[in-house]
Amino acid sequence: MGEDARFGRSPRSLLHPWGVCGHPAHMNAYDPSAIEAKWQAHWAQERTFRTPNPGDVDFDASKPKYYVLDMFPYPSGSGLHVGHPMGYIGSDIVSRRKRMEGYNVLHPMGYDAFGLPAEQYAITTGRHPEETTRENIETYRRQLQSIGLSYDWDRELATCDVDYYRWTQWIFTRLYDRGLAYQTEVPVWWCEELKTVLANEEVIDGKSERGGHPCVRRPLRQWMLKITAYADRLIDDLDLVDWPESVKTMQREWIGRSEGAEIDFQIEGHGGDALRVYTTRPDTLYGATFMVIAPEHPLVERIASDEQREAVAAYARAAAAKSDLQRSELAKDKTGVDTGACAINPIYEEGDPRRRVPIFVGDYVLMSYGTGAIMCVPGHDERDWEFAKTFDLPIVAVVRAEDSPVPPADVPPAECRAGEGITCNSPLWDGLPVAEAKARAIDLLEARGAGTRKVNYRLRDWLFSRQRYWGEPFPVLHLEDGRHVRVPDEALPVELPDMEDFKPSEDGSAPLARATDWVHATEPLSGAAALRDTDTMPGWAGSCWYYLRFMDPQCSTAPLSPEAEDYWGNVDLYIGGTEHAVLHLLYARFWHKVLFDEGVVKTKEPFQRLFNQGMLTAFAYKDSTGRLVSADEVDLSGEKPRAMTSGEELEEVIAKMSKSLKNVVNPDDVCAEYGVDAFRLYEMFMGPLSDSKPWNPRDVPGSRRFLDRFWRLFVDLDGSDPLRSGLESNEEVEPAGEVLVVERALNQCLKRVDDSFQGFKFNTAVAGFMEFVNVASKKGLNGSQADRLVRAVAPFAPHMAEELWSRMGREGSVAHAEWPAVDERYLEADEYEMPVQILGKVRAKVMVPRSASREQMEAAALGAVSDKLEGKTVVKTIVVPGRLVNFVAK
RNA sequence: GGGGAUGUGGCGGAAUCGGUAGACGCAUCGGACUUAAAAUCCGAAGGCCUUGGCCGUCCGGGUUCGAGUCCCGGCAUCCCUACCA
Repeated sequence: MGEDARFGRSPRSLLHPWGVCGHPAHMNAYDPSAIEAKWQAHWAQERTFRTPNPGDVDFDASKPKYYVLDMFPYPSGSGLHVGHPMGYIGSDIVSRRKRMEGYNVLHPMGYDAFGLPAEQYAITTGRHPEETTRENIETYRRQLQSIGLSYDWDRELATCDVDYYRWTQWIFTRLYDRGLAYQTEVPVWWCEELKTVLANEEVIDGKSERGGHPCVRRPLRQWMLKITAYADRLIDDLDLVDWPESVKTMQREWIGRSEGAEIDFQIEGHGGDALRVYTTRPDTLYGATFMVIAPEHPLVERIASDEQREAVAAYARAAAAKSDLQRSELAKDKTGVDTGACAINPIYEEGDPRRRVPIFVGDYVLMSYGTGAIMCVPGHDERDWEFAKTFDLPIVAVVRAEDSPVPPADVPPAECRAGEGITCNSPLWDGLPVAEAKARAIDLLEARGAGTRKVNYRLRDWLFSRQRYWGEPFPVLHLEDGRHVRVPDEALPVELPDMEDFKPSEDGSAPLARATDWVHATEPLSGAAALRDTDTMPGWAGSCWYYLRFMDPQCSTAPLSPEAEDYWGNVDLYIGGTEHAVLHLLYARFWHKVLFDEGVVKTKEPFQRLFNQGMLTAFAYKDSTGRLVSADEVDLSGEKPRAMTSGEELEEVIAKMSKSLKNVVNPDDVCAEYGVDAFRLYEMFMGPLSDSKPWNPRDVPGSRRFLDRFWRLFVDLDGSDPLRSGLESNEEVEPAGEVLVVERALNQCLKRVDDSFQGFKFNTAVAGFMEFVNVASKKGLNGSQADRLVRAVAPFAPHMAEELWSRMGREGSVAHAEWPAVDERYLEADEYEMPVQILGKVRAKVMVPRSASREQMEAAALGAVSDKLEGKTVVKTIVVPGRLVNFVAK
């Protein structure tokens, strides 16, 4: 321990006169907090990022448009963590560059503010969701603004604003008018513990997402949206859109279109009763040796034989107690019971013993897909194979591999053969490949009236109602005679009534049902008494069309004006996480297509290009007992992380940032310590935007150090001038000598920055800036170079760029300056270090002119490795112009 | 079980068409400045062996003058999905 121990930590600053008052060491030092506050206030006051709309006096229709949208956040009580702004910073960089390139950039932000978490939070704290939501929005806005994101704040919206959800309701009425919204009795998740109905997405493995309480299915009358009517368009139009292939695949699979046939099997001894099945393999009809129907199938009770009736009923009861998920949990174990009934396979002639097939009830068949009954071809379907093996049922091979002999029909095959092949043991289409046999089989069945071509979808209609308070009320009135009508446009919005007690009811009925004054209404057209619908829309509703409202957020006559829609079109770039790959994006596309049919929009797809940012992870720390240690109680100063309190060495694990892992990092803290620009830069420097990567607090100071060096290029810390001399003028001069070296470095930097936008690899842009600053720190830079550098860095570190721009005496915001162009002439030096290889291995390096001919390159190379070629014969010489020379020598 | 993504130093990552692997940064080490420290600046550094080599981009094959990059086979990790007939 040295002398300084006497001073301790805090009195040390007394030695420095400027340390006493807490000001930076020099007036000229880089002081991010001062700069950032100054420019954020300036942007707000000048409305720098306001985007004029068609019709505004300052709107310039000659400029091309570019619409960059972030997936807006759900304003939770805990505020933003450093993962959220990752995509926002990326989209901000794109927006700022596009603006500098002369585009009218639409870059808005809002809040997905209706929904269950807010309501749940309100219930646990005893406060009204309106109040807590507004508070959370304040926090989010403050945090977003503090990051210097260039949103047009005049367009800010929240889905719970009356002026917004009025139009959500308006769109619902259009769905209603088109017959796309209907009510029906469907089983919904009920959680006894929470006394409430839960949405599918809130139930995981039969337990509530919050609290892990068991849930059961209950039938309830619900609003449904007929998204299945748009299934084909939702698949086909994926071709129009520039999205990651993985997301398109997920959507296609979610919709799950399949082509096949519905086939009727008469039931023996039941007169007209037929069992209708759906199959994608009508070509295997000759191999159908039994049937399985879902336990909920309406025919179950009727067809069961007397001997089997009790067993079948018991099985159906047991299945009802299980959820879909519980049923599939033990994926491989097939269960079922023989109903005792027999069906007639319509492909076999009368008198053929193979005509009669037994009917089983089994829960691997789902009532909710197809017809709830299947024909089973154990020879060519894995699941049927397992069932047949379990119950010792006959198996017939009716498809063979192309190069194998026809298997005998009376000997069960050794293994199941799903997929392609050549049909066999199938008299009416024997020898045809599977695809042709399918078509043939369907034609024959149709001719006989025993079946028909049919397309099925895995996608189900969208369960669109919640028995909850915090959502958009349905603009629907129920009349005394049982009919319902939608509320006319003039009577919109149907405002959510203010309720003291908004908790869900014990019996699962909607909280709005208790707002009796609100519920009792009159039908505007007839004046008849009516009751308001008391369900509310799910959280997804508001996010289905917010991107449209941003185009014209104040419009009071329509969701958006035709003029605004005409100009802005659709979203050019949509950035967000993969978690919305299916639901949100599918629902929004569905609504967009309805609005297209309605004439409200002229584009077929809402989001032209989609980009998914990667997930931000973080280190979490565990002690020897496996207990999690909060990240702010970990001492990282040494080589190994240690607990601050005990000094114990800790294990470091990488995990998603979450409260439960105690590894959440708040952007406010990072910005306060290192500055906003350093925070932005670090987030981009970590790696490609699409990659998942861990937040490493130890790396953040590096970005700040870079900004300090950048600043010092422009500002002399020891002087008092706002700018180093010679940097005010941006006059172009012919570069020579050292200036030429810097000019080349600058153009290489600008090129890298340009290229980094391809694929959102802003990490390489930051590296490019760092390399240039390293060069310029040694060799200096002139006014013209300084000018271009500041403009190029503006999208990345906008506050510092504005400050330097103003110190250079430029008029207006750098945000509206011109994006600096790369001058190709300076991209390459006259000479370069050429590697010389022998047998593909680098053996020497030699300086050659960039423009050297093949002969010159070869001669220079030969000179460099002549000693190493002694005693060897050069068999071949490969010369790659501008690259290298390789001698193949033996 | 199915689908997708990823795999490069101690760490995050770079490498446009197959052409010098490890840019840039972090951490580390050394030096300068300092009474000292911090900060800053300068420099070193993939691994192994005696200068010169050898080995190195998850593993095993292949194509090529030349492979992180292309082809075949395998392993690991992460994400999504779950009997859809």
